[in-house]
This record gives sequence, C-alpha cells and structure tokens, in this order.
Amino acid sequence: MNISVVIVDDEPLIRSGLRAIVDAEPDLTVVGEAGDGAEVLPIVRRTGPDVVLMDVRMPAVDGIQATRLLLDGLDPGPRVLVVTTFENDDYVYDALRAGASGFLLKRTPPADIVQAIRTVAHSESLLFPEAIRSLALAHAGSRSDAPTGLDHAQLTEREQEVLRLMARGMSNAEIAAELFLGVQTIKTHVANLLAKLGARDRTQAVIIAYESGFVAVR
Amino acid sequence: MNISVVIVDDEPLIRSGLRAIVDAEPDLTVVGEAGDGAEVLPIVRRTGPDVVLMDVRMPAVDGIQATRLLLDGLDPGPRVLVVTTFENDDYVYDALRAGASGFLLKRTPPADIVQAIRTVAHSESLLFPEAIRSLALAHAGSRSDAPTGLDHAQLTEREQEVLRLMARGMSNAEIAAELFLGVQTIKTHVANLLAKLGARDRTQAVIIAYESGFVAVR
DNA sequence: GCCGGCTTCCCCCGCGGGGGTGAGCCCGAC
DNA sequence: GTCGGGCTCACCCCCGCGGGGGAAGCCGGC
Repeated sequence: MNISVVIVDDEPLIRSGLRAIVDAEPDLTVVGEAGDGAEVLPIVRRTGPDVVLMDVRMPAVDGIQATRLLLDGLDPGPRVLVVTTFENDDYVYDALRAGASGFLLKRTPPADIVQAIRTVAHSESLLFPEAIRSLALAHAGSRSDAPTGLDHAQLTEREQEVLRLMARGMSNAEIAAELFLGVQTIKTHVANLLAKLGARDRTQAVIIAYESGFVAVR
Repeated sequence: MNISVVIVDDEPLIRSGLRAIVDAEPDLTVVGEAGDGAEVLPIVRRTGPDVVLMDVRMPAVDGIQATRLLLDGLDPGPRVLVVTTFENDDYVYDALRAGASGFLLKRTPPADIVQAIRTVAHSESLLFPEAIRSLALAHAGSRSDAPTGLDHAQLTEREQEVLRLMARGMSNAEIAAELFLGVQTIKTHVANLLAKLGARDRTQAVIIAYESGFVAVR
C-alpha cells in the first residue's frame, strides 16, 4: 500500500520542499532524488518507484527527455508527474507525448500534491498513458506543428466516427445500423481504436473521448 | 424516416419562423401548432409527433407544465425540445426535471435547430430522459431548493461512489477491490444505478455522469 | 412490533463485447 | 509494378457484463 516516490529537480530547495510534503504522509515515501534528468534512470532502475515527480526545466537533460528515457526503457515504468511553474507551458504536450501521467503546478497546495501522487500511483491501468498521449497529439494537431517522432496512435476518420457514436452510448449493432455497415466491421474499428487509445473497453474509450475533448459535454 | 414536429409558442411570428425552418427540410414535417400549453395535449394526442418544440414562457400554461402534462400522460411521449431565449434560464433545470430532452436557443442557426431535432428524434433510447432528469436533480441539489415533486431516481452514496469509479474506467472487479467488497455487491449497485439512470450499460452510465456534471473533465 | 430502504452477497443464464487471425478491396505512395 | 494503409467483413473463443431472481443484516420511521 506504501507508495514510493522519486523526486527530480535541479533546485535543491524545491527538492527538499517536495520531500517534506511527501514524507509527511504515512503512505508516501521518498526513495530517491535526482538533480538532473541524466541521473534519473539509474536511480529509478535501482529503487523502482511508483511515481516520479519530474521537473521540466533542468540543465542537461530536461524532464521531457528524462521521461521519455524512463518509459522507453522500463516496462511497466513508473508514473511520471511533471512539475511545472506555469500552466500554459508549451512543454505540457511534449511531456504527455513522452508518456507523463499528469501535471503539478509548483504552487499547488501540498494536500493536492499528495492526492495527485496517490491518484496516479493508484491508477494501475486506469488513466492510461497511451490515451493521454493520443490526446496530446490531437491537441497538438489543432495548434502546433512540431514533428513529434511518434505520431501513430491517432484515429482514422472511420474510427473517429465510430468513437463519436460510442460516446453517444450506442452499441456496436446500433452503430452498424447508423453507418450502414456490418457489425463485424464496427467490431474491427472498435478493436483498432481501443488499441490506439490504450483503452481496455469501450467505456474507457468514451472516458478518453471526454477527457481529451474529442467529444464535449453538450 | 420522416420526423413529425409540433410547434408550441405564443408568438405567431416565432411559430411561423420555426415552421419555415422545419418544413424546409425534406425529412421534417410540422404536423401541428399550439399557441399555449393548454392546447398542446390534445394536439399531441391527435398527431402523435416525434418531437415537440416547446417555448418556455407562455401566458396560461407554460412550457414546463405543458411538458410535464405531456410526458406524464403519454408513454412513450414525444421528445420535447425546450425553446428559450436566454442561456442561463432558471427554467432549464425545471424543464429537464419535467422530462425535456434538450434545449434550443432562439438565436440558434437554423441548420443547428434542424440538426437538434433530428438528434433527439433519432435517439430512440440514446440520450435518455430519465438520466437527464436525475442530472437536473443533482444540479438542483447543489444549488436550488424547490420541492420538485419527483425526486426518485437519485443515487445512494454507495451508488455514487461506484459510478465515480466506473467513470474512471474501472471494471466491476477493480471497483470491488478498491472498495473491499465482493464483485456481486458491485454488480448489484451497478444494476441499480443503471436502472435509476435509465442507462443500458456502464458506458451509457458514464456518459450520463459526464453530461450531468456528476464527474467533470479533469 | 412491522415495514421499507440500503447494503451486502449468492445463484443461473444469455449476450454482447473484445482478442486473435485472416482476407479481399481500393487507393495512393514508392 | 509493389507495398502499405484504410475499410470492409468473416470466423472462433472467452469472459465480463447485465438481467432476473433471492436473501440476509442493519437501520430508521410509522
């Protein structure tokens, strides 16, 4: 039940502040610290933490690169919470694309910080790095450009159409009727789109659709 | 495939405007008009429309009362789209509580109006009057007071808890583990909550949870 | 007392959903 | 031309889900 945490930040002051907040919780333990992205990988490999608090801006290897390294190498890697100063940080989408599970603003109240840590640690397969990544891609597509390396994981038009209908609560048979297609075809689209989103079932896919803004609350 | 519509508004000008918009569509037909809520019931009974466009403010019997009368008497009643001038109309929740399926602003572009009509007409069991009603109740609970007559269909604490976890993408087994309960228990709660929300499956329940603001996009 | 609602758990059963695999078609890129 | 990707549909298999029962303990209200 105990959640182990690694803290990565180039500012010792921030590190100790985060450490104090985390260690004050009985169910959270800091098992390691790093001052730069380059140091992270061995520490994580050694300590196998549940969650990594990762600063974005760091001298040599920044948080994005470090996250990428971390999650490419390890399976299943730790959850990465990116720590940032500003809300509209352009790094946000990059970090999501690299596989981060969420964000913390440095001015977030301690109680919310620890809660966020528990949330991501707890969500074993809940909220779904790949899904968030494809969310980031979707957002990026509507705004930025940046050749991002990985850009699989976005949905074809048909898949988007199917997802939209799924998000209206329709069954495969209903979707098939709506689109004048066979149920088998819909099942294929659903299966493909689930895989791309990293969702386990249609419910998770619909959640992702909402969370990513792919469908909006009416 | 043809969708029949009844228009209810005390302003003849608005009526003819709506009629023009609706009749311009090959798949939509206006089968009746009423100038007051009191006239609605017999007209609907006679014409059996798919959708009723219902003005809120009317002299004798307003749109809320008329909607209630309409849907209490008939089973399955028509879909009711409430037509209103302002977005933040307090009548909104009352109308939902009375069983309306959705809203139209009078300044909505014609193309969107006809699309909305098709949507509610089309959604045979899709978006789910009972669910929307319980949505209204939830909102009312957090803000208004108004003894609303019907207030069944709200969820117990346990059911709300289960729904929240469903809306995080968890399976019954995962929810059971999370709450230290048996899977059977979760299945019972899920079944009960589906019934109360008028949802057919967990996916629809999650959709309702989002649409109603019961869970928010993070 | 009794009754009703909430919570907990049990059974059986059918069906739809999701995994795996394969295949034919079209089209655009190479 | 070949190749790849998208779209369409097919078959098999399995399991989780949801429906339809029932039942127990607990609590609060009539």
